Amino acid sequence: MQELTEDAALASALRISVSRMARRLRSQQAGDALSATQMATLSTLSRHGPLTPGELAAHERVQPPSMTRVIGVLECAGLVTRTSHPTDGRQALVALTTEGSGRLVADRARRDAWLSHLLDDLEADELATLRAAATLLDRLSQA
Amino acid sequence: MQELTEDAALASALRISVSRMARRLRSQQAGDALSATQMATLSTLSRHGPLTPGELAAHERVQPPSMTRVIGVLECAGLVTRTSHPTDGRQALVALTTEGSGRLVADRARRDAWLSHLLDDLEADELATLRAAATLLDRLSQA
DNA sequence: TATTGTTATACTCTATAACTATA
DNA sequence: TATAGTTATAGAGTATAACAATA
Repeated sequence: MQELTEDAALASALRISVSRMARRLRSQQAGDALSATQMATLSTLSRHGPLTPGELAAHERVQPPSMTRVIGVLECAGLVTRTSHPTDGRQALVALTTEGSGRLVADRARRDAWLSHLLDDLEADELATLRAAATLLDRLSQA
Repeated sequence: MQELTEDAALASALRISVSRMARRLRSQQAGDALSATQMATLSTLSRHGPLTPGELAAHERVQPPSMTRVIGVLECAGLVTRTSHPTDGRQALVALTTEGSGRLVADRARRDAWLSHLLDDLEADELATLRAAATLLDRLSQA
């Protein structure tokens, strides 16, 4: 009973904290930066290697037509390539280009600068907490 | 040098995780639910009492025409009222209705419930990590 | 027939520019 | 004139429905 109450309180606190931080992070976005989904897509390709549009859509939790558009923008910008799947003609393989990889690094550095600066003031154990929390939030997001 | 690199990596990972979780939380206000700015506007009115459209626009960091639309939607839904300003005919006063106040409470409860349900599956030490992280995120957001 | 991806279309949210009413 | 708010219009992002190609 007590535990349930504490869970509910944590849920409320965590929701407010995460939402507020996300708002702050969004406000740090500069003009020519890529959108959140575009960045996340490049990031996913960087971590997983070439993926199909369907896999990317599932991973970023958008509908396939939305991912088609994202890929189109990234392809026009020369940040990804779209090649035919070796064994299944219906599918395609989206891969990061060298330019895409560079853009990812540069864009991240710019957008992370604000948060990174804040992290400088934290203690080692606090950084460890945030590192673990990031992993947990990822797991919860995929549930 | 190594520490700097790790901090930058954590900043990036944390930004992505927090943004993704915020997106998931937003997606829980399904169907008839209000948008983030609509909710934030109700919340601001709840905390500050009646405000003018200009004050609301400044507080939510949107342009005046955007706030005009938000207020229009909320007024049509019966969640706020728009009355003429007592001393300045150019201005208006937007106030929360009883129904708007109830909606605010109900929406918060629903989103808390979704996250709370997810937290049920976590271990005690993981909950402790999230509890500590929420506090840290609040501190970072205020910096 | 089922699956993968795309095209066509529409909706939401936000912005800038132009306009109205009041100070 | 200057200010508060609205209307008109446009752009970004995402969704559903319909379609094409392949398994």
